[in-house]
Amino acid sequence: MSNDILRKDLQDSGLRATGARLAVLGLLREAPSPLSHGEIAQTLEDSPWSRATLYRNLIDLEKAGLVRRTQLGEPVWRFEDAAKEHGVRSHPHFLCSSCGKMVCLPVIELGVGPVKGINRALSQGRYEIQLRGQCDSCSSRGGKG
Amino acid sequence: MSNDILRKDLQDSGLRATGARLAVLGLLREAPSPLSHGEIAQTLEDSPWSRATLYRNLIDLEKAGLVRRTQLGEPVWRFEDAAKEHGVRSHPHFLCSSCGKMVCLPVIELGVGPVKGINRALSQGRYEIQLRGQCDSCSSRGGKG
DNA sequence: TTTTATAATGCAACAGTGATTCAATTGCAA
DNA sequence: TTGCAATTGAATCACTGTTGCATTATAAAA
Repeated sequence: MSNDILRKDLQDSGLRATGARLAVLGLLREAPSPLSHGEIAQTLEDSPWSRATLYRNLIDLEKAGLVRRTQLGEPVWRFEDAAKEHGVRSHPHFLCSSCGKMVCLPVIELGVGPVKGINRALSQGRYEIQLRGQCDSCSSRGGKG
Repeated sequence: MSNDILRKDLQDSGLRATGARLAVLGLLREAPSPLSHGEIAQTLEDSPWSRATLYRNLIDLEKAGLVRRTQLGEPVWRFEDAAKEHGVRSHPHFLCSSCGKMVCLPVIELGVGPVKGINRALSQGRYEIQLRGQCDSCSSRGGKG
């Protein structure tokens, strides 16, 4: 990705084309999958930019529409009675991204074919399924979906 | 749930039956879905036990096999180029619970029937699908699956 | 090229969750 | 009842995310 293209895209979006932004946007454009702030900071650890700057640049890029930001799940551990028929792995859960409410779902058979690097988990069914979105009451009250 | 049963189950598992453990285990046995440490601490905020004690009790209960512990997601935000064909919602991801590696999966049609409270998201397809388990290299190196 | 307004940066600090250390206290078995 | 190991609270640290403020750099105007 040419620096000139990155620079133009930044300026077209109303952002100044600073070194940190060129680096961060260039990195995300070359990445095969979404990156976390920590991974980006580690990749650029020899660069002159602080973690705070990289973090703010990611937020700036998101506000400018150049980057998408998602949290895959929720950042806390959950505990449940081990005797419950209803192990976390035994059926999928829907998690509301707004209020954190958790809803149990009926069992779903996925049938995902082989995928390089995770065939063991897939073939043995050793994984949890989680759906994430807004529950009805949160989407009624508005807010981003 | 009788306190005597809780007490016996704790002691059978090799744990002392302290007030905090009776309260935490009783709470989890009555809960309809998994609870987070924060939710438990909030429910018991008028109790004499500190957050650290409740937290350690949850870990103790898990080690004793009385409780199951899962993190439904990951504690970081991820960013990706907005221009990527490949929005986080456009296809499912597999997330390794050990090393954090993310793998993109082929599109899956779920066909979940109506579920009370989340019908809007389900019918409109407004949700992300995430699978969570151990990738092949992590399960080769051992460790809990 | 120089100037200038202001956007961007680094440093420092705070919040929330998770985790641990250590001295004081408690449970419970002898 | 006693004694010791298990448990507890307070404090503290790590990590991610976030913000305030003084300084610096960008990009446009002169």
